[in-house]
Amino acid sequence: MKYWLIKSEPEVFSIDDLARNKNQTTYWDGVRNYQARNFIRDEMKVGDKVIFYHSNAEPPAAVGICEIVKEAYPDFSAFDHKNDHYDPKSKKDSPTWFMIDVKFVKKFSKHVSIGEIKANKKLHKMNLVQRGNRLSVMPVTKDEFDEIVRMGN
DNA sequence: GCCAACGTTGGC
DNA sequence: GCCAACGTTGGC
Repeated sequence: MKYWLIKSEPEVFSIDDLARNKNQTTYWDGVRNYQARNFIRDEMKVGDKVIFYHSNAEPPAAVGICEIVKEAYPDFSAFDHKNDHYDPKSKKDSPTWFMIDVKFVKKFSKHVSIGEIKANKKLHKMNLVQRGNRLSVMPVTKDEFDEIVRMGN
């Protein structure tokens, strides 16, 4: 089993939105970065655990856990020219972009802010706190995952 | 709202 | 294939 972190702006889609969704599940559309796409397409498996992170929040923070319930399939938002994430390069017979489905698991009782993550030596290597990192989907180690869960409880 | 750090685009 | 210009992300 692998561990991941995904970012979402709470103004756009928060963990509460996920918890309220039908079956507490959503498709994770709109990823338009090749490195993130490769993680989604090639490595994310059903049952993998995922930290849900609020970016552009006050403060930005890890806020809970979800899990992957459906593996990669074509991101249909890329085919819809009315969609903000429309990408004419992605064709239905050879899609460029993929998405997975994630299901709500739990909210942390306490948000784990980026400041706390940066202050924790065990988390220094995380992609999230590396300079200039902008990946919206990134792997985390089991130790990092467990540490953030511990901080959130 | 600013802007650093990226990734992408497109002219050459 | 280089690289300047541009657009985006996301912390602050």
